[in-house]
Amino acid sequence: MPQLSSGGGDDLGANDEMISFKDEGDQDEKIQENAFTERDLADLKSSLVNESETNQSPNAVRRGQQNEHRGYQEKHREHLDGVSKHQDGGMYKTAYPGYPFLMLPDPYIPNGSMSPSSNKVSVVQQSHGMHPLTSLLPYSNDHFNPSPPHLPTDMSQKGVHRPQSQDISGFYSLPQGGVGQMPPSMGWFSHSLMLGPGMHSTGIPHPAIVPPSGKQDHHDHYDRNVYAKPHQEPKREKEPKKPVIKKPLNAFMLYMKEMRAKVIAECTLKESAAINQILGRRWHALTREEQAKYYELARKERQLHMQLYPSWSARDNYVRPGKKKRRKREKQQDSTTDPGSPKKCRARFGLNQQTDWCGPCRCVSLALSLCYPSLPL
DNA sequence: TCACCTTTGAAGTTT
DNA sequence: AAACTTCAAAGGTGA
Repeated sequence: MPQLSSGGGDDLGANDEMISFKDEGDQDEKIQENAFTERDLADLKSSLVNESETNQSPNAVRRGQQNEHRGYQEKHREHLDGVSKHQDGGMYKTAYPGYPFLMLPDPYIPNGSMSPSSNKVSVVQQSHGMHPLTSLLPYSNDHFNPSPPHLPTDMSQKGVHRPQSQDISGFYSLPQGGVGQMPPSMGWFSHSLMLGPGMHSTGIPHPAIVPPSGKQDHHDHYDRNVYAKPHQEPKREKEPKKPVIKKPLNAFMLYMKEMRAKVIAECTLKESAAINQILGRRWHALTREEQAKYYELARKERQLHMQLYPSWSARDNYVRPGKKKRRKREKQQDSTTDPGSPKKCRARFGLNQQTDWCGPCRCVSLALSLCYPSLPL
């Protein structure tokens, strides 16, 4: 990505194009230097949205799918056909041949859930001539067979073993219990009895489905602590809760997933807050074409998500509005007197959220300053 | 164990 | 309709 090295030793890259940081010195001048303006970007987003709505109205799709009680196989096949047609002549035909399966990462099959470690591994591996979103597709291209093996076309062939090209247990810790105990060779086949917390009702695993424990980061603990000791969780077995279907990722989230490892490798940062600040700046530094890739991918993510879970709504994962706000407000009440956290530290030193150059506490700015010493403190 | 941090964008809710 | 709020990912940190 050419924008990553803007020259002059400024390895921040996006530092010159911090569009959102309007309070920083010569920002106006820098904005003018940008290849695209916010207005352009807004137009782009608008056009992408319009295209999406023109092609397939989400509401119409949802309604249509809710009304039509077709089998998933048929729907998914149609979707794949549609995507394939859509991609004809488009950049994804060449750049992202396997995209339609973006939300169907087969490595999730062994344990039926998404593990952050899987992402970590895949991201690190992305440098071998794979397409830019390999990090989002933590599985081999073999998994993008034109006749997707995860479609239960051969459901009747129970016991048919798929050659295991690699020992995926090395990449994805196989839990000792539940579906995780199934041999990797059985991973492709979604027998109804194998359905686990990360499995769609159709038998198709989906990273959007997570155990009811909540957030993904907590899900990691769930994997390690709960799955590792299944016999110690009788309550969970007695009361199996409905798996949580997560929101589809937006363009920026997709970008972050892909680029996080790069940033970590470049500056040895691990704090996500700091990484995300950098990624946010780099996101603004992308050209409209580069961003368009992610907007398009995000659009397809949403479409696929809609097809997989037609009755799902973002409201399903929505905490009652105001609840969190009140929690935050309560926490902020003592933020000006009690030092210790980045927020409190910012309050003490009068720093704003964007610049956040704060040294006295171990906040993200400290990590940033270590990584980019050329930036002002 | 879990909320927080931090980012952008989508989608939901409130005004 | 506009403004506001929540949630997606990530992993270290602190309560």
